[in-house]
Amino acid sequence: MNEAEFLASYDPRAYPPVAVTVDVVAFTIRQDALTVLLVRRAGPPSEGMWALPGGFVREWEDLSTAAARELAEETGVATANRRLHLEQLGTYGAPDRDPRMRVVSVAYLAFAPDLPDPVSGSDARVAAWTPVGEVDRLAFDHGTILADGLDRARSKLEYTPLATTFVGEEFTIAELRAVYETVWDEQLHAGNFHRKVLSVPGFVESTGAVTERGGSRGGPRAKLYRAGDARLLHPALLMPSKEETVR
Amino acid sequence: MNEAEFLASYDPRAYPPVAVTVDVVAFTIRQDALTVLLVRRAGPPSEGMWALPGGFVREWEDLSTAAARELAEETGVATANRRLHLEQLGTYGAPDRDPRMRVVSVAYLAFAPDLPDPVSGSDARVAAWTPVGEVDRLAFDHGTILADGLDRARSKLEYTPLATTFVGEEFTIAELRAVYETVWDEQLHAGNFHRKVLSVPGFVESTGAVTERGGSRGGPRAKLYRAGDARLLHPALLMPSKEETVR
DNA sequence: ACAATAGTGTCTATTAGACAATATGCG
DNA sequence: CGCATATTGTCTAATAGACACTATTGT
Repeated sequence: MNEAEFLASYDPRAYPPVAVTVDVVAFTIRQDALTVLLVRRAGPPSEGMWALPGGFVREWEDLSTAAARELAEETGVATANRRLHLEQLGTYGAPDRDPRMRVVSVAYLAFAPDLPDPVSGSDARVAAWTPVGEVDRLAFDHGTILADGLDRARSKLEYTPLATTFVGEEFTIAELRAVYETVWDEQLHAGNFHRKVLSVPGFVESTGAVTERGGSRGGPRAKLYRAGDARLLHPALLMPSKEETVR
Repeated sequence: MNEAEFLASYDPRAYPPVAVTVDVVAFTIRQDALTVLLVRRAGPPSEGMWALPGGFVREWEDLSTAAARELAEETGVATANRRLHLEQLGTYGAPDRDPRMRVVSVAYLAFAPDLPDPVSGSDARVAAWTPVGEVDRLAFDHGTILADGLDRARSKLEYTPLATTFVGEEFTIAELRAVYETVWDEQLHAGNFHRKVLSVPGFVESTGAVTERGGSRGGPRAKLYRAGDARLLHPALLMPSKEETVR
């Protein structure tokens, strides 16, 4: 039997049925809070519970394409949005994680600057941005996925410039610091943070411009920066409270 | 329709057929070379080509269980082996990555101390440890998966104590240094490495014993250590040539 | 004796972080 | 004017890395 004959005689149905889905942990910052996109399940199982947006991977669709599509269906964010970061988070496939059948879910992590309010999906699901601190119980194992995504986001800020994907095209150092403080849930020293960011090659580059006005409560106009070309931060910006988590 | 009725009426066959497999990138160090476990494909597609060990996930099997099983089938390494590290690497699901059907593969990364020579699997596949530098073309997208696994391994040595999973229960600092030099493919300064390893809390702990004999070409007997309880290295051991890879 | 290696000491440049100082602009 | 904020300066402790030195052991 040559390879062509083998493929012709191959029966995909001989294997146990498995469904592959993508779920998206989409983070954005709204009103100084880290928020995640959740949808309320419109049908069984777990009808009415909050869950991560996601769905089945279509027949000729790549995994990352499916994740971008699911996110776009809920938010209207174009896949081509340059400021949208999408990366694979992990795959969850415990045999009993979905009561319907064997479902293996590939989770993706998305970062974006303040996104528009969600639009209702084609299947009339309700979607909402929810501060991560207020998230209660989620359907399936989505609580675990969200926790893993949060861990990933927190550590990615340390050694990659992904914080810039949470702010606009042009931003001030203070806005960037607010991203770190929000995601890490820690106060950072303004002066030291400022100098450190500027000392990392390729993290940010100056636009030459300054903000139109000073802060709402006074202060000088801040210089504006845009994201640089570094893909890794060296040296890294480490979380202050790291020693405790080491063991 | 309540949830029980919904599940009873649910037809898993309504979704496009997808197969889920696991593939394992298993690294060990043999004769001062980083080697990866490869199998020669016994049947189509890509008959005769080298590939990563792997196979279909069974019906009631967890993903990590499947990876451990596939590894055990090729090497005889018991899953319970305390010194075996297994972590999820990523999931590869391009629609055309397997000509038979839609196959989504969850890749796992395994580290272990010098493992025994592979045993022939139940399906009489040939398996062999191959130095990563000598790996030629692999079947499917396994070349990409191997490259990703290598990247992951190299950076994991920086901030986790995983190097200890490549050596025996008790080891010398020089043996640990050899792991770093092999995986990073860089010469490290013996004295500075020594001091730095000992300065990281929880990385290694002394056993109080020393080696039976000095080095084969002379030198004093080295103190023996075992892995400590740290799960993250702080401060990290950074690769010397990092600046170049930043952009 | 000789060479190789383990482990330690020393010095310098860099970095993290605490704290202070200055200048700007809103109310 | 008074206060909050942006930005820069200064100082200290910790760290990375280069280099040197001593002690030990196999050949």
